[in-house]
Amino acid sequence: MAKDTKKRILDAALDMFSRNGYAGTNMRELMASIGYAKSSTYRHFESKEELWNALLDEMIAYYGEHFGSPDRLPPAPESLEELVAMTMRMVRITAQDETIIKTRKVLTLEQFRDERARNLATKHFLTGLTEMFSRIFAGMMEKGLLRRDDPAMLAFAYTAPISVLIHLCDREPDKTEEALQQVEAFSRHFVKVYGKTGE
Amino acid sequence: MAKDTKKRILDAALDMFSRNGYAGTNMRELMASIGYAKSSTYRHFESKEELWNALLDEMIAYYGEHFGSPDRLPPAPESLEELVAMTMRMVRITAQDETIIKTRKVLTLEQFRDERARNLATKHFLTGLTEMFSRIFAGMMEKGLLRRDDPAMLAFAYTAPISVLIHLCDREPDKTEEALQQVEAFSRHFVKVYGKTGE
DNA sequence: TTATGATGAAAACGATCGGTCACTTTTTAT
DNA sequence: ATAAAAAGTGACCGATCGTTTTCATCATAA
Repeated sequence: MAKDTKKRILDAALDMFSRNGYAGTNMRELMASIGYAKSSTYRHFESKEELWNALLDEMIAYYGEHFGSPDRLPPAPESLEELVAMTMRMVRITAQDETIIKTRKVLTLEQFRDERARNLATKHFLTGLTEMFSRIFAGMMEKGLLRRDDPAMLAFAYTAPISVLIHLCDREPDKTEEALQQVEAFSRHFVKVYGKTGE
Repeated sequence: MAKDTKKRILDAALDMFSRNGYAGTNMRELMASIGYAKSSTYRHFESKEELWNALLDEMIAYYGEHFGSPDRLPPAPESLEELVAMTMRMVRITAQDETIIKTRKVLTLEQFRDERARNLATKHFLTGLTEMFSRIFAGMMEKGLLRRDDPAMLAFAYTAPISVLIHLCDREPDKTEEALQQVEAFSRHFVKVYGKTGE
């Protein structure tokens, strides 16, 4: 069916664009990877550029559905140990899920060329995480779990190092396990510095 | 002279590769940007790929000269305020120097394709900064300026957020001033949390 | 069953890519 | 001054790019 093929082409595009970039990808290879002739592309997309835009649409929609709205917040941690656990759960998914990895890599490669990729990259790598943890930390401060401070600053101090380590996983997949351990070590360091152990 | 032209080609390559990536750059445009015919490229470089490798050589050598050796360490801060000032001096340079910006962008774009670019990227974005500040923080702890802790962990917690903000400057140059202010705010937050104000 | 629209592939299109070659101009060395 | 070497250019090469055209195949609906 048409819908299926379209989706398969988009998947192949995400894969190839994330490895070779938009300019470094040619349609023949892309279509061959899913068993089609390159000319068949144009039954589903007007051009390579339109395929790129459709892929971006998909990535933007996916982000909106999964990370976009505040009601998608994970349950607020009830203890410092839970914060570490929740963080590790989230980071493991985001650092090891193939689709999410490819999405980040595409955004990394095309952020300087495409404005929508640039905006989504900033959300993925910075603002999305800090906004999410701002809310979480504000809640934890109210519960007396965290030292009272600017939640946004604490969220930035917490998520930015994690973001750097996720980038490291994308760049050097061999070091993923090592990086995840470093995330956990950093998370524990963070709660040691900012946490309050009961009233 | 030959040396001059070779250098001019390398400069043009850094500029174009940083904007369009290796695959997205064509030799005619590159050479035209410095007033040569594309065929003249091959008087100085065997191929586009060899030009790329020569550019990488240059970037690696530049990094080694400026950030590579421990004796290139800036003078250890004598106070917390000096740490903030020194940080801002360094970050302003690294976030606003055109050549350094272009170098980071090239490494960002080619990190998944080229192993040497990948290794240099990790130095630029993570290990170089943390190693440098590990030494600085160890010195400051001995002087009683910083709370005693693992210098490497503190250096990571300090430099990673700054690295994220530098990436933001590369991605969205319009926000450079804003990002620099955020670096300063974060730096002050850091010394507030980890600093000791005299014995 | 047959008409129809959607889906696929093969061949070919013009454009552009990196690279070569024959030739001229400029620089350098003697 | 002059020979040799280096640097630069325009024309051209084969390969490959994204895309179009033409035609075959398939599912579906009348």
